[in-house]
Amino acid sequence: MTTSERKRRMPRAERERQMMGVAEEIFAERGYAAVSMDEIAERCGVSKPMIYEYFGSKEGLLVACIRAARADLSKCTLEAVAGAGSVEEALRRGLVAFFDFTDTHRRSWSLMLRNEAALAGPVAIAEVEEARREQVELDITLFAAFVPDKPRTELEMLAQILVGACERLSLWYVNQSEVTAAQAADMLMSVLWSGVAGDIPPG
Amino acid sequence: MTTSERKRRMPRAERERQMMGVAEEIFAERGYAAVSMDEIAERCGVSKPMIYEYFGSKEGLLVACIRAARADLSKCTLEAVAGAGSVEEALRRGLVAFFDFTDTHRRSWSLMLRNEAALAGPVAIAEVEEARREQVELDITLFAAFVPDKPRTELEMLAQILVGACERLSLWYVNQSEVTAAQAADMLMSVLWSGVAGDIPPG
DNA sequence: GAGTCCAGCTTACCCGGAGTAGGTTACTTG
DNA sequence: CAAGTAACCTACTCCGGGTAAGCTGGACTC
Repeated sequence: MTTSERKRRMPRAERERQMMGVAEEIFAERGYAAVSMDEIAERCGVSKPMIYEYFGSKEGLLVACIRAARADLSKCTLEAVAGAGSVEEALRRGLVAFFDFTDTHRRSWSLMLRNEAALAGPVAIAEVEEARREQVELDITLFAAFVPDKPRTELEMLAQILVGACERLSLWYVNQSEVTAAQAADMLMSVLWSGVAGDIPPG
Repeated sequence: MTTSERKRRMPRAERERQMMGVAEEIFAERGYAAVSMDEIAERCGVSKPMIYEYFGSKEGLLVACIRAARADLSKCTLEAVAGAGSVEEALRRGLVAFFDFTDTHRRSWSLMLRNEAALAGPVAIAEVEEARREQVELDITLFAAFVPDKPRTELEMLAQILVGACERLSLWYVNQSEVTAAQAADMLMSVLWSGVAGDIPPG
């Protein structure tokens, strides 16, 4: 970040990445509504119309950020699941990867969860919902292998339960210093495996 | 709603209720960001400064609506739980009451869940979070009676898991015609009781 | 029934931030 | 070097949250 670097022209792809980086940071920190496009532009060392040129609208920028963050998350969990030998192991690895992600990429996670409800336009909402859907589909696939006799509707319900539990749990545990990602994953795993009365297995 | 009725002066409490009713309806329908204060004022047959007089800001109005809706929900679930003979029954009754509420009071529910993330001001966020906290506390109490040997931290995690699962599940199932509130409650009950492999008990 | 008080109400404005029209600059390519 | 175009800018419009300042009608006193 040399001073001479700061006002150089950039090719579109690079500028887009920069804009999304800046946006992700301050959207996650202060919330979508509290951030102005002028501020984002200024921090990029560029004027406002450039952002509109590349992202169309403030909502468009947020959607792009959320989709990118979701893609990262999906990539992490998918990779973790891919290396597993059994279905149970896949589930556990997926959970650990998820909580690790929410712990190490707090900005991205806060961006996704705290701002997706700030969207108003139906198209934007649909696009974000579509990005979230990947998560649900992965869980359905896992459950389908885990309990093959259940009908699709029940698998879908199980997946929704899991996704909701993951989200709330991670929102809660980022403020708790004494709980680790692995513990959260274990807790959830134990509930899924044998209900609330089940013991937490050793890490 | 006679024509002569429409422009009468109202005492503050009554006007506040009317404003919150109007706001709840259109916030839930179109989302916080897409609704203007002028529109709310017009629908109330009153001018904008009146709303500011009573609620301070647009956020203040939303917070008031969310808190009222949360209070309704809390009342329903608490009443349902109160009449139970065993802890297990309390849990089941609470779940059924919850899903019934989200099904029959869709406006209130949509208001709470879809708009709480639209808040930007820290005080507003804290107030809403406080309202949600009641739900978590109830669940902790139930789990504490259910699995008395577990430490507080684990009970808290279980409660977060349950709340998250309830929220996601209800968000999903309001769009599904073939799933009833009772089925959703049963599904969740079965998972909590014996994990994902457990059968759904007969209604 | 004239005076006064104040809760409920209004008009008319400010201002910040989303979004845009139209023009300028510098890099590439023949 | 001329031409073309991708990156960029200045200078606006307009909408919506929020406010200042004043009006009104009914309740309550004397």
